[in-house]
Parts: sequence; C-alpha cells; structure tokens
Amino acid sequence: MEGIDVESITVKDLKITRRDEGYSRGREGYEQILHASLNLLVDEGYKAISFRRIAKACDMNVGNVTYYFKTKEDLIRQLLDAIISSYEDEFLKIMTLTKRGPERQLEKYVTVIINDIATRKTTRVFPELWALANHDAFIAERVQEMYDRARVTINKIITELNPELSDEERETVALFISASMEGLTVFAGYEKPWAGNRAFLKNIAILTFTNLVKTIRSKDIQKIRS
Amino acid sequence: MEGIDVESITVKDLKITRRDEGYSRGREGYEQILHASLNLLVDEGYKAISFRRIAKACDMNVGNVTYYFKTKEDLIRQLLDAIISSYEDEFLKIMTLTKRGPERQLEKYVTVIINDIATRKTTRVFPELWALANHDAFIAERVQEMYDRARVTINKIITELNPELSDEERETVALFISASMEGLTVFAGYEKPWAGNRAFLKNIAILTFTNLVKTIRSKDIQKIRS
DNA sequence: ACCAACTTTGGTCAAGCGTATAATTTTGGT
DNA sequence: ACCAAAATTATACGCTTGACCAAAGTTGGT
Repeated sequence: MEGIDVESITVKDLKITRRDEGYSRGREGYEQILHASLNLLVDEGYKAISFRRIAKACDMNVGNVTYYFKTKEDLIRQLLDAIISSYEDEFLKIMTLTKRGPERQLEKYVTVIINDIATRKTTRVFPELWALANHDAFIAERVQEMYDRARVTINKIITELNPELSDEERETVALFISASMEGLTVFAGYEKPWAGNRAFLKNIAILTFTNLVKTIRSKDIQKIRS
Repeated sequence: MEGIDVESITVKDLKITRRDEGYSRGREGYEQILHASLNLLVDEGYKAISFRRIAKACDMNVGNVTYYFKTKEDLIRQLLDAIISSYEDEFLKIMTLTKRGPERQLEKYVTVIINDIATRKTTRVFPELWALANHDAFIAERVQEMYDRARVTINKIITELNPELSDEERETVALFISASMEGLTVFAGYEKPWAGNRAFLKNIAILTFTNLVKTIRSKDIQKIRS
C-alpha cells in the first residue's frame, strides 16, 4: 500500500528559528512558551492566550514569559510565524519527494491536504489565522506568503498538464484549487460534521481538479458573462 | 443586462427577532447594541467586543448594555444568531426568485456567493464565525444549520442535472461545491490579494462545478484508492 | 393623571490583563 | 572556584474586563 508514506504524515508543530545567544536552558524556556501558547490556541482559541495562562502552563513566573517576549504582539507574531513556518517546511518536504508525473502529483497534493485538515491542529489553527489576518497586516502578509509557496507546486503541475494557459490564468486556477481545499477545513476538519465523508471528498476533489486542469482553456477563464 | 438583480444585492446586516415585551425605546436600544457589536466585529475583530466599547458606541451606560444582555456569552450568541439569520434570509430570497433551469441556477449560485464574499462584512465575519465555532458548540451548531440550509438549493440543482447519484453522494458533491466557494473568502474577499481576479474565479467555478455535477458518477465518488 | 412596568444611570466589585523592575538564582566559560 | 551573563522569581502598577445593584427617570395603557 503506497499511501502509507502520505497517510501517516502530520505537520510538525512549530518551526522555531532563533536563539544563537543564551544558555540551553533559555532555549528550553523559549520553546516551552511557544508550545504552551500553541496548545492554548488549539484548545481554547486566541482569546485564551495570555501571559499568565502561559506562565501557569509552563510552571514558570509571568515575568519570565515577558523576559522572552517583551510584548504580547511580539509573542503572537513569533508564535504564528513558527506555526506557519512548520507548515511551509512540512509541505515542501512532502511535495518534493515524489516524481510520478503531474497527474499523480495532483492526487498526492489533494491527499496531503485532506489528511492535514483532518488534524486537530490544522482545523483549529487555520480559522484563527484567517480571522487574525483580517485585522493584522503583519499576519496577513505572512499567511499570504505561506499560500504563495504552497501554490508553487500546483502551478508546476498545471504547467505540465496545460501549457497553453497564461501565467495569470494558471495562477488563478491554482488559487481556485488551493482555496477549495482550504474551504473544506471548516466542514470536514477534525470533529466536523463531514469528517466521515473525507474519502468521498478526496475522490471528488481529485476528479474535479484533474479534469479542470486538463480541459480548461483561456477562453473559459476570460469569458465575459452577460 | 439581466445580471443587475444579482450584482447589486447585498445581505441585510442583521435579522433581529425578539422583543414582544417592552416599550419601543427598549427595542431601539436592543437593536442599537447589536449593530454596534457587529460594527466592532467587522472593524476590529472579536477581541474588540466589550460591554464598555459597545456602550460608548451607543452613547449609553455600561449597565444599560447588561440590562439587555445579561452576560457576554448571551450577547455574542444573539449577535451571531442575528448575523446568520440575515444571511439565511437573504440567501433564500435570492435563490428562490429565479426559475431558469438548473444550469443557470448553478451559475447564479456561484455569482451570488462571489459577490457576497466580496463584501467587507462577509469577508470579516465568516472567518470569525469559523474560529468561534471551533470552541463554542452553540455557535458551531448554528453555523452548521446555516450551511445546511444554503445547500438545499445546490442539492436540488444536482438532483436535476444528475439524478443517478445517491442521497449521500449528492450531498457530498453539494458540500464540496459550497466549501470551495467559502474557501475563496480568505483569498478573494474584500481587499484580499486575489480580489481583482474574482471574475476569473467566477468563470472557473461555474465551469468546474457545472462539469462536475453533470459528469460525476457514483463509481467516481466511491472509488477506493490504492 | 396615575402608576406599574420598563429603561437608564452611575457606581462598585473582584479578577484578569499587559507591562515593568529590582532582587535572586542558575549557568557555563575561564 | 570565580564571576559576568543569563534566567527566574516575586511583586507591584495602572487599566480593562464582566457582573452586579440600588436609585432615578421614562413610558404608555388605564
């Protein structure tokens, strides 16, 4: 069963990059805080994140949390950046290790995303990201960057399957596919009502997107509707 | 130009149903509070909603706000219920007034949703709904109910275009279509990076979903992938 | 005009919030 | 073992929050 390598993959929780200076204990505390913050975000949502609750979860003092993160904005941004980075990393790793022709790669893309939105972390974190991005330009930019990177793979696949599309047309098709998959999070994510239909949804997605990418023409995209 | 009736429609902000008892002044205050809350939600996000900020926006005393809404949970739930009800109302109105064959109705559905996610209100409110639904069972149920109702129309269209599908298969296809459209909110909503490509996305969506609904067979959905 | 029901005021309360700071303890290279 | 740098503690400040309540004002049917 070849699906195993894909089926079993889950995204690493956080990608933390910093801390050249300091002792190793400092690194531990720093990471402990970010992980506790992630847990709060996943378990109870953004509003549950406070210095005091983080400190309690880490069994440390409030002041120690502010020693690592001077302001709450600082903490939130570093947290979300670490979350997003981990998605970028894991996604890049998964999508590059296979070379089986564009159509199989599209199948794999759909499979990876469907499996990922099924996780508790992704189901809980992404809506928070979307909501926060609406009111924080910094986060909005970081989220956009993540999706830009995620679409690189889709764009390559489309180029191979349908070379005649212009850059803008191809990128719009890629966005449509990506947005469709993201939309499933709310309905078929972790403990969501349609979670039991993910296998069906995967089949529908693969069929739909394969067909879309292979058959769409520029005139279909450009058409002006009366 | 037949599109006008669709193009110009925006969803009414709130559907408020209550207040048989009391004076008319009370009704005013009640509605004033909900509208102020909605504005805060849209402008600054969920975290900006507090009794004091609402009171200030309504030019009334804090205690007066808690006179109408005993707890914040009470306020939030009534607010979101009023928001969701307005979407249900407007959507039902729009989708029932046309009888032009299933394919044209599918086009219209896509057009309505694309126009709706372009609004500031929808772009801002829906991610908040999705995030809140993750941590509040009451809201989750209400959101689900809204989408259940929205899919009734899609299900009818699919039944006409593709009668051979089973109930579950048809409903899963309807969900896929609905989820895809919702996903576009994050990318092509109000002031989002792909807002300028909504016309393209609309064409892609119409083409894709029409093709999907007309050509998909039970075996495609049921297929077990190796 | 009355008056009970409804609405509004203005204040209090404890709890939690982000932030700051001085004192203390721990770390790890020398 | 020393000691400067790093990490941690304990505490405090000012502010906002949800909630509660008694008193005063307003409404509108009788």
